[in-house]
Amino acid sequence: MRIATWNVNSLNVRLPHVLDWLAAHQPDVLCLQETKLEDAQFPLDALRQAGYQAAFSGQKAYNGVAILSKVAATEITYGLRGFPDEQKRLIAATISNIRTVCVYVPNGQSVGSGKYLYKLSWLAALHEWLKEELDHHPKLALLGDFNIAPEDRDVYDPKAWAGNVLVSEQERAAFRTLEQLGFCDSFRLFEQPEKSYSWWDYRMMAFRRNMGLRIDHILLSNTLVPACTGSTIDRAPRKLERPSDHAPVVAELTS
DNA sequence: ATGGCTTCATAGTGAAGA
Repeated sequence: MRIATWNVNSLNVRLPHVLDWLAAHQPDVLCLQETKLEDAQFPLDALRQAGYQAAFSGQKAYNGVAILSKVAATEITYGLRGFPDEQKRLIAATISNIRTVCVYVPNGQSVGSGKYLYKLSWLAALHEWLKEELDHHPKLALLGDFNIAPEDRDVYDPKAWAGNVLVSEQERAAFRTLEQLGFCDSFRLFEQPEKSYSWWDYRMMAFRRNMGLRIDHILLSNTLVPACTGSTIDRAPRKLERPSDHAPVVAELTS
């Protein structure tokens, strides 16, 4: 079984890239973030023709998450119970016996800002929500754009970024707190090339210079970890015309 | 470089992303 996550930065603009990528890689599950469309605009027909079903939760202009899958998803839930939020940032579904959670963690803008505080409280609410979710679904995969680079090796220039949003100690502590619930970062289960990133700024020719951050992750619950046989970042779509600024992250599971 | 691109909402520029 192949599961993947990709922040597409507008599904309207990126639909051709997504369809090409689905055809080439045939993932069983693809989680999308920043779809930036209302549910009425979701391109269900094109995805169905590509062989995928979809569960989605979107809004105009910002945010928006979706889970594409080859087989039907059940028990679809939206958002964080007990954390009312207009912003569409979480959708969960059970697919082939695996609880699949797709998240778009808030960006945080800058350390100490109101959006930063929102990010930290969103992460705290996610932690509480996951605790309960794990009780019901021990086989759980948490995929998405976390907007956190967990360690300095996930940052192209740790000194320049020190203390910045996406790498600050409070954000990294929140990430570790999630891991302590009983999750592993699938990417780090395996030997990886140095300077592996999943996001590059559109500006400054950042991709060509590999000035990136690894902020998109697939976390697997401990009971799922033994099933994981590989995890990679696919940089190829970042090289296309009009790319998303994020690359897809993939994990392979024995079914 | 509180910038640089890109997208969206808009019909000029401005917000937001990371």
